[in-house]
Amino acid sequence: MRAATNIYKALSDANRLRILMMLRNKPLCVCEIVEILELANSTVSKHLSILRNASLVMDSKSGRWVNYRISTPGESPDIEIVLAHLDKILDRDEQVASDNKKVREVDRYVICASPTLTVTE
Amino acid sequence: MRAATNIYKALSDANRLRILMMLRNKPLCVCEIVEILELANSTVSKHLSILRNASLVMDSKSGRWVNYRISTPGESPDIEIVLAHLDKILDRDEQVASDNKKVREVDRYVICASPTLTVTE
DNA sequence: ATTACATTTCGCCAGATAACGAAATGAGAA
DNA sequence: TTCTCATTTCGTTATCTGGCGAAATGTAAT
Repeated sequence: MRAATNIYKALSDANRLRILMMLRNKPLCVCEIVEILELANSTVSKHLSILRNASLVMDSKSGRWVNYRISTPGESPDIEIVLAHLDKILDRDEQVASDNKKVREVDRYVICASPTLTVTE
Repeated sequence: MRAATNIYKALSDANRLRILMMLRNKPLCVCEIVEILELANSTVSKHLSILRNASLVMDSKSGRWVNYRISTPGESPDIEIVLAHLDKILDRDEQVASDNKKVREVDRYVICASPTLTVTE
């Protein structure tokens, strides 16, 4: 029962749904999500830990960055049905469309200043 | 987006999940749900209004009683996918099993004292 | 070693939520 | 009408949640 409510609690915040839908495009690091949601990084980090705790997303380190991605069906028994529902319910959501556009445009090498990984310089 | 979070907020409370699973057996009146959840009727009424607000359940009057039931797919575009997920995630939940047992045993004519409808007397 | 910086953790505050009992509502019984 | 009683609404309280900034953490650059 706790596991069930945990998942729905994780899904019951608009910013967390935005994060999930953003991650459907591609993995993102925290600073990219911060840029798009326009929230404090401590707030975004908290949201991500809630999503991770519900096994909806996974994280992996890459230099100083932490990349977040949607869990695979093997990692989360719920992810497929949850994403299917989100796709259906947020099909024509303007906020999601706008976020997706920004995800495509955002460039972590511009937003964040990690020198080591600034391949473009 | 609001509609989406509303549904997940409705699902993010253990007592509301218990109510939904109980209603999968058959429609129930408020006093029957109160009996099984062991909460104040004002609390149960509030939970039911949240579920109704999310279009997950519907109510109809019957004498002094108000019967609640799971919405049909026509009434809620989300109900089928939600129930499928709940069935999966709460498959072996002991609380749900215990509640289902009580739902089968509970008798509104014993719990509530509505004289008009006390057919058994 | 020291600095730089992405991320997380901590402490705090404002608003939301779940619980209760009491009062209000509404429909049938007397 | 007046009473009864299932249900809802109201008012209150304790707890949870989401937000922020500051401090802590960890890793890479200098």
